[in-house]
Amino acid sequence: MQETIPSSKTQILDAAANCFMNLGSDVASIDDIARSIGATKGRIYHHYPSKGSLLSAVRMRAVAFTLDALATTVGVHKAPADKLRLMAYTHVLTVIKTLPYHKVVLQHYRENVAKSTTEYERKLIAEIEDRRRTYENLFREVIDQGIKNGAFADRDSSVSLHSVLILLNSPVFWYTPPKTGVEQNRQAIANQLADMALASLGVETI
Amino acid sequence: MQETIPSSKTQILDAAANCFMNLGSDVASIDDIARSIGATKGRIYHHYPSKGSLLSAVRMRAVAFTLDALATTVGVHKAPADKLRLMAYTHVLTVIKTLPYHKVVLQHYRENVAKSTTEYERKLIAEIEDRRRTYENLFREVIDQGIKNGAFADRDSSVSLHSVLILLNSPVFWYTPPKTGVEQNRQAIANQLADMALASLGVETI
Amino acid sequence: MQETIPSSKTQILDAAANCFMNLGSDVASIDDIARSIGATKGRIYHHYPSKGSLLSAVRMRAVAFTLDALATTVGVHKAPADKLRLMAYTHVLTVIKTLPYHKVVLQHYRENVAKSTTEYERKLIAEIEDRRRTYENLFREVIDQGIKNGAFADRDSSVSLHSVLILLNSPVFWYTPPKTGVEQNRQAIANQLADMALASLGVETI
Amino acid sequence: MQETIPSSKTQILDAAANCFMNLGSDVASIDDIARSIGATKGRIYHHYPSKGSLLSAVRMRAVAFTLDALATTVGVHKAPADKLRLMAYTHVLTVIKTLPYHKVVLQHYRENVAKSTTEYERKLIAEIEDRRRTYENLFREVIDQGIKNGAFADRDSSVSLHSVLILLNSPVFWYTPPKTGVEQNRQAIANQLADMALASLGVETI
DNA sequence: TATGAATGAGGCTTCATTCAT
DNA sequence: TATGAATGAAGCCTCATTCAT
Repeated sequence: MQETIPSSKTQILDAAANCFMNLGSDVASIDDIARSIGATKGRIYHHYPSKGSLLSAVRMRAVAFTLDALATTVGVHKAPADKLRLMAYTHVLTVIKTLPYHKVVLQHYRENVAKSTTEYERKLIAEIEDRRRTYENLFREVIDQGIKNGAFADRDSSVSLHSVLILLNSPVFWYTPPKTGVEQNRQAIANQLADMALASLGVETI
Repeated sequence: MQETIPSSKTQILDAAANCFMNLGSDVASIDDIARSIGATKGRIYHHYPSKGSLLSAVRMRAVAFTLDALATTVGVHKAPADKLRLMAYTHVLTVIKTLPYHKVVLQHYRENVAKSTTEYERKLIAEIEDRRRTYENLFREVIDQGIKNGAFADRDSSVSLHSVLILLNSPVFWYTPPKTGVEQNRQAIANQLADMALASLGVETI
Repeated sequence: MQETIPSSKTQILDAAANCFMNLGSDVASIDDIARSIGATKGRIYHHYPSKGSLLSAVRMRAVAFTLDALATTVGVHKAPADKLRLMAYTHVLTVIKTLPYHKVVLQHYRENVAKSTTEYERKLIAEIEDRRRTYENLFREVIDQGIKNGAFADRDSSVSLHSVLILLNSPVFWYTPPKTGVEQNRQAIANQLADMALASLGVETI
Repeated sequence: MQETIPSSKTQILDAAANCFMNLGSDVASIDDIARSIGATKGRIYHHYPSKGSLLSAVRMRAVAFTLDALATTVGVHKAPADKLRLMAYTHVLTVIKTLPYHKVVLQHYRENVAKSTTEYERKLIAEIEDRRRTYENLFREVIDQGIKNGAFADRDSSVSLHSVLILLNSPVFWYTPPKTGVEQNRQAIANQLADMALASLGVETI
């Protein structure tokens, strides 16, 4: 879907994202994932050394999707409200397009008081966390600037940031694709959420 | 916390909520829960017939907390914006006060394509879903009314509803209690989120 | 059924026999038995110190039923064929009347390579075995005598004995009571099996 | 014993039959079975998805043994008495040769009011029951024919059938192999039981 | 006598992982 | 690359039994 010619790794990744999404990453077994693409466990273990690394790959790809999407907006010079609106719109659109990946990510907001992990996997997780923070900071900057600016309401900036991000990720919790007009529907939702996000920060819409 | 003298069942429920919150309901084992209150597995199974039923009890109690909290506001006659603000504030405050329960709930937005469930557990889940919907409808009514009213922006009402609810539940993802001034902090957050929720619906905040 | 005023012990015994019969003595739990008479485990433990002792009581009662029934025929002086016929008829009738008990007994033909047993329970089992052997010997005597006698076919006496006993117990495997005419049906079966038993030993019937 | 080179599955099956026979299928644990062939539980679960399915496989094989053995006699045209004698002899011989399997079968005459069974296992059980009935019908036909014929005594045919079958299965309850002359002993028993079975039906034994 | 709470041992089952092929 | 067999650890659950009331 995202790759024109899905490589074996991408096929596995997509399958994993779907299984993790549907069953939860703890419940979905390697066998479930393998079965969903008509393969056996062995094939998966040839590409990913462990279930944890596969999960990390899914989460990493989720961040990559959004980071890539925002790349074009990063250098743009605009007023905070305009810039944030563009970022918000882009973010929502990306999330909806690659929903399974982001659903998996949202399962993992809990502090991973992981029961046991290898050194290698802790490194993967640290990298994900690092990129996630990088991404978050793109929003933090523009929001902080807008608050300082007077463009946004003078509220606690941390709460503002997190609330906006949750709002923009919320399709993860309730989005279901319509029978027809998928693309149009996505854009409508992205627009509405971008509007609501800006409004929640005190920007007068319309 | 909620019970002055926690009964055995409530003690187990609190422990379960905490373990499920920290480790995820799939990873946390009955032994983890038992150990956290110095009990044996047997004691837990004496009160709850299965892990699934324990999880359901936690989720049900979460809904009960919010439903009880809103009970006082149900009859109130106010303009949609005022009424929603009261509801929003109350909701956030309740969620923060009983955070572990709501963290568990939010883990379960995934459609429970559960691997296998007994008839009995499906019934429990249906009851939870029923009460959750009842609760959701309290918000739906006032939001729909406000949109019709012109008090709220004329946007897709379903998206508006779900977005507001996610916003009001967002502390689940990021709240950590401060060292001091806990109560004051809670109220500040509840106020800010209520403000943001109303603003996101297009209500001019003063 | 057997007791005009079922004492508490007898009520438990009957319930146990039924549960053991239906579920198997290993699968039926004390709770199952208690529940089937609307009681709790405690009541059963007041009358029987362990599940094993309860099972033994059921098996012992089964032997007692048949032993009591044959008591009247013990002293009788008749030709082997006639005596055996009377014994056979009486045995079958008794078995059908107290079927659950005998079904339980037949579950335990396997050498009880019991996984673990207390001294006390081994004693109970020894007593049962003792009385069972006593009962078996009543048949052995008359069959041996008949073989020596020429009344019965000159075949291996041990095989003859065991085969006849299995034959006479066979209702345990297939008997189901008719809608009407229960008593008459029982007698018909007892007669037919007695006939077949004698015939199998070479006695010309009719 | 039956397979010259026992496959992994057959080895497990034989081990299961022995354990189920000795301890009872409810008491014998998967660990018991695994241990008896120096394997791990995992190995068994790799080949059989559950204990129930393993038990079903044992029972199914038991029926297969007897069904295969009688295959040669099925087309034979003989008078009922002669045909039944051949069938009886063959049956007894087969049962003694594959005793553990048949001991397991005879433990399960109880209506499996099993506590809980999966759809899959109910299907297995239905198949077993189906083949068992097929086998039983081979005997039913010849017995019915003999009764109609006048070759066998004019008694209730259902009772006659079941009694004969129990008689022919009776070694399951009492057979123990002799120190020497095993094969000869088997044949002697098969002959005696065949004789007794025919006699029990009213056939004059020479 | 009887109950309800609690224990602890043991059984079934799942599953990530490894390995020989 | 991929498969199928096998392992071992861990989790859920049952149940005989004990005990305080």
